[in-house]
Amino acid sequence: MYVTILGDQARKQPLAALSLKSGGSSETRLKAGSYLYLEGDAVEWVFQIKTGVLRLTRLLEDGRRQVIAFGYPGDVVGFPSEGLHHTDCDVLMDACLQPYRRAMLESGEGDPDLHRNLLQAALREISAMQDHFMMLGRKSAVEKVSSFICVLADRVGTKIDGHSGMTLPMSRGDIADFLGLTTETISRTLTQLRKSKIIEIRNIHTILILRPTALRGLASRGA
Amino acid sequence: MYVTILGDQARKQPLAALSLKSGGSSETRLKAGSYLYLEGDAVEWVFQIKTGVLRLTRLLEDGRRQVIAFGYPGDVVGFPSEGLHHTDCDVLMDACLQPYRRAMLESGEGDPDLHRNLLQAALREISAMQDHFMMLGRKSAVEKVSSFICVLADRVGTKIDGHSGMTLPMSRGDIADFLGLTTETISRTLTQLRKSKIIEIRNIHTILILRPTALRGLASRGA
DNA sequence: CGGGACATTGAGGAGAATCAAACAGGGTGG
DNA sequence: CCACCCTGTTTGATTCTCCTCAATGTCCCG
Repeated sequence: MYVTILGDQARKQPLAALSLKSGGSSETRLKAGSYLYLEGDAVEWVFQIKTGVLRLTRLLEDGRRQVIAFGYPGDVVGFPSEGLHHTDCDVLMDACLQPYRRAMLESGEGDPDLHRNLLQAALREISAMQDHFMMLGRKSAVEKVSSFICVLADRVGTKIDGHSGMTLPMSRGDIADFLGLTTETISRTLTQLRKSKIIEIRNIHTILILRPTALRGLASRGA
Repeated sequence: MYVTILGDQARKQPLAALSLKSGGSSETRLKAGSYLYLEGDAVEWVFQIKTGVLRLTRLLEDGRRQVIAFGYPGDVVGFPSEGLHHTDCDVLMDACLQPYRRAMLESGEGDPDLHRNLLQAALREISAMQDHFMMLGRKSAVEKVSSFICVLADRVGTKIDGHSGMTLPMSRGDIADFLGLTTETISRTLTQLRKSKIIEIRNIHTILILRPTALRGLASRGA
């Protein structure tokens, strides 16, 4: 999942289409805290997330970290480049994954539909990443955090007490490393949104959107 | 072209492999300043760059701009998402492109080799973009600019007076919008590198690397 | 109940943005 | 051929956003 501009319908549809040929059999279940793969691993499978949340990260030698993406149901993770994984991937919330052999993506022999669907997922990934460039390169802290909440609400939001709300399985540090900020800035920005009565922080991992329009304004136009 | 960490051999190889089935016939020639496609256009072709330099950009309503990538020989541009282009693409240096029907990427009927090569190009794109996230989200101005010069030298550098050098077909503003900085910061950083005798700015569009090791140090470890 | 990890808050500082002014340098027209 | 202009670049002064460092607070789990 990337923080794209609002109204990204594309990413909502893949699950149904892709799950066609899953066969229902060999799904993978993973506990929170476990790793799916590490940078440098040879790619044998790509996975579509059925339930749960994953985290894709890249590390610099000096410890700086970038969260590349959060993986939510419908997302496909594990695309190879030169046959290798280029991120680490671990589990934030217990997950159920549908594995597909790497060959299904790369050649698709035997199942053209599945092949096409995996390819489309890769192409959507490119487009979503392009949007995220704008986020990282050109948006302020308020815009980043507001966008993040909006997108999360659109993708996995539920109604809570009449408001759109969501649970955040990731830490403030994860959000910071995803948006190119620091833990403290995430915290301060959330506090600021809370004090403006735009959001409610029910508990550390639960956020409600009280004023959606105001939040969307901040997401695209800033403070 | 993205600013990846050094030693990204992957992106150097595609030209030869991909050009296999070009047929030598229908190449596209474009003058500097012309547009290849705009955001929202339907995708009919994807292009591999044979010569020249392209610029891929995305715009925000308020005018903020992000340069998504610079397209150099070997790169493939125009990957569709939901059948549409999601960036603008124009020409910085007169270019010669090899067009491939979108269907060659998406289904590949009739030419499995070409299909696979285009797909691999898309997968390399994903990996390169992931690296660029680190750049945008976590690196300082000096690191960004130094990395940019290093990568450019690796990909399109030539020997000039015994030093590795290159010409920059893009403006300072383009570089700024690519790295998530401002024109002024690019200029200041280049001046700083020049005064440290790490680079020489022969003219506005020509840079020589005087101390490659120092530059690489700045690229990965900062000032 | 106590400990540890994570989150919040605060004070101060650094880095890059912004605003503004001088400076090329290439192209055009006189 | 030269003066001029326009655009893009460099440089300077100042501001502001976000980071850093530090302290306090909170929640979860044993």
